[in-house]
Amino acid sequence: MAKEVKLTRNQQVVMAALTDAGQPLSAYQILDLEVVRDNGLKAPLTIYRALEKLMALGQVHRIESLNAFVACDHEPHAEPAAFMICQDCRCTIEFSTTSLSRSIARHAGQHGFQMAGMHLEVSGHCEACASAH
Amino acid sequence: MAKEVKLTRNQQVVMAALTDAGQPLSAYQILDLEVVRDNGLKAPLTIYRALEKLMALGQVHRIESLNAFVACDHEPHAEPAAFMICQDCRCTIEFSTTSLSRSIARHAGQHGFQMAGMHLEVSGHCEACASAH
DNA sequence: AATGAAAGTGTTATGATATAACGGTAAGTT
DNA sequence: AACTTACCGTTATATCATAACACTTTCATT
Ligand SMILES: [Zn+2]
Ligand SMILES: [Zn+2]
Ligand SMILES: [Zn+2]
Ligand SMILES: [Zn+2]
Repeated sequence: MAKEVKLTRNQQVVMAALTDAGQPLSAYQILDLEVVRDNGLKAPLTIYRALEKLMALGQVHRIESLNAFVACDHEPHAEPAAFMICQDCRCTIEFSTTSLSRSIARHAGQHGFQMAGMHLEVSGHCEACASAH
Repeated sequence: MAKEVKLTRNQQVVMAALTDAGQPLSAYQILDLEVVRDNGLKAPLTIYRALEKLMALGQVHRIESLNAFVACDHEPHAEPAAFMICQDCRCTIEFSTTSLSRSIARHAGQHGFQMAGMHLEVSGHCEACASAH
């Protein structure tokens, strides 16, 4: 959100769908939403192209371990995002990695590796699911 | 390696293929190897079943961002593995996360999240590729 | 306003990754 | 032997993602 770049209609539709869902959706799950189909998006590629742009803008992140996409719930961030993913309810919590990514970059440097980006996905149980046994 | 569980023939073949490759391979890349086909493995599911077992044993890890699998090059580890992945030559470096995963678990706990595991994949440039401009 | 470059789109087809369902086999336990 | 568990082969199918092509929209420059 909050980035002032004019999105095309397709991009707006996909962005709205993800924001509205409040959880990760696969490209095909997005495609199957009524609100998406009713707006004329009916081919996978249409969805993927919108997602590609939205990810480039940082408004959407890809969750590798789910092959899914989620709306960013932070302001545009320079630091890479990271996620906690509940194995029970599939909810995700985005958290930022200001100090963490610095420490990882340093660690990588010790192996002669020049860090450009990272994906961190923590799996486990969210507060609600953990307390429900 | 180094874990004394008796592997089946299929599992041995897949494990050997990955160890020999020394880099991540997709299930279908494994399937296409002569040494694999010559041993009678000829269906994707055969590969996936062997991989599933090898991952459960911790002898193989999945690289989410590549949809690929790689032989573990550490002794069996309790801490989750993490990887640096070169964007140029696709080589991977496994590193362990003893202190890091503790710090991440603590961070997760502050969000009420109970960490069970994690995937950390750092992208960038390995020493060889970085020095070659 | 005309021109031209860059980005976006629709459509069709295809490629790449992963699992379901079934019945059968091998090996260990009692 | 009877039972259990893991494993296997085969076929079909589900799921995720991109290639190729022709066309349109957008917008800065002239
Ligand atoms: Zn974000
Ligand atoms: Zn949950
Ligand atoms: Zn390992
Ligand atoms: Zn490299």
